[in-house]
Amino acid sequence: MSETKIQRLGDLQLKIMQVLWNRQEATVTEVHQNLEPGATLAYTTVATMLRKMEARGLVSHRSEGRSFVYFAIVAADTVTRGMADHLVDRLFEGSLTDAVSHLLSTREVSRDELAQLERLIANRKKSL
Amino acid sequence: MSETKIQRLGDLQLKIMQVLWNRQEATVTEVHQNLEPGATLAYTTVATMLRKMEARGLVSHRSEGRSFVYFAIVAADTVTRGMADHLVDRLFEGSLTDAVSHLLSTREVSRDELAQLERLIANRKKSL
DNA sequence: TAGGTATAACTACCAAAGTAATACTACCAA
DNA sequence: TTGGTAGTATTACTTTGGTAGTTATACCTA
Repeated sequence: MSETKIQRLGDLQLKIMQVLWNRQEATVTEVHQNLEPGATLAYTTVATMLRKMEARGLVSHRSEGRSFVYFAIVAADTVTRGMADHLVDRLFEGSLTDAVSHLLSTREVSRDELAQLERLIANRKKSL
Repeated sequence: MSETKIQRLGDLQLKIMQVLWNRQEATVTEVHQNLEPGATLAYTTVATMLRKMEARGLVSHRSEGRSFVYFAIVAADTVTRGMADHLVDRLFEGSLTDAVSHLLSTREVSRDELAQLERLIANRKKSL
């Protein structure tokens, strides 16, 4: 019931969430190192972000020795869905078909992907 | 070539763009009145926003008498695509099928919509 | 010609996201 | 027992989006 609808997450916050979703939990150092190793973010940036995210109710932590071990407290699905829905609502007035149509027409799509999509739809049809 | 990639627009900005895309051009008053008539935004809020959007290169204006007539200078498609792509990239690592799959599994979909989607895909297949 | 009204210009806030330096603290090792 | 190090805590600054009051201006009308 207490569905926290998250419709927007900044790029960094989302990336951090993704790290946490992948490994269940992680120290600041671990998150920092896992954030696309190419990027040069200061350690404190990540720490601050995690703090802010905790304040916002996205993550939480427990202490282990003198370190904090962070973990996500909102599910990947909840966030993904919230953001996707938000976009579909904003751009396509909630129309799923419009959204998919747009994606199909502006993106490269391989024969394989199309086949996969067909299967998806067939499946969905069955469960109706 | 000078494809301005717009991957993020706030809610208000997007709504304003949508008004402009719809009516080609509009004065501040017109935009203000067309922004979902229910909402009570101050006239100056809209004016300020348009100003900021002009600075950002999203819209422009010409003078007509003592009024400004604003018009979009980025196409709806460009924005829509930029935002959709951005989201697909962020949430689904660029995978179109993952994105569609997610949409299909978390949203209500009617038989009708599924049929429509099938048609879309069939069409796309032909043009491959 | 004086005053109201419409409009634009300017200024000012707030919140969220991002970024990071600096300061504090506690622990381990030499 | 002291100093480096790995952590957290604090503070701060920037940008962007959103919101709007206040001021200046110019035009139209009585």
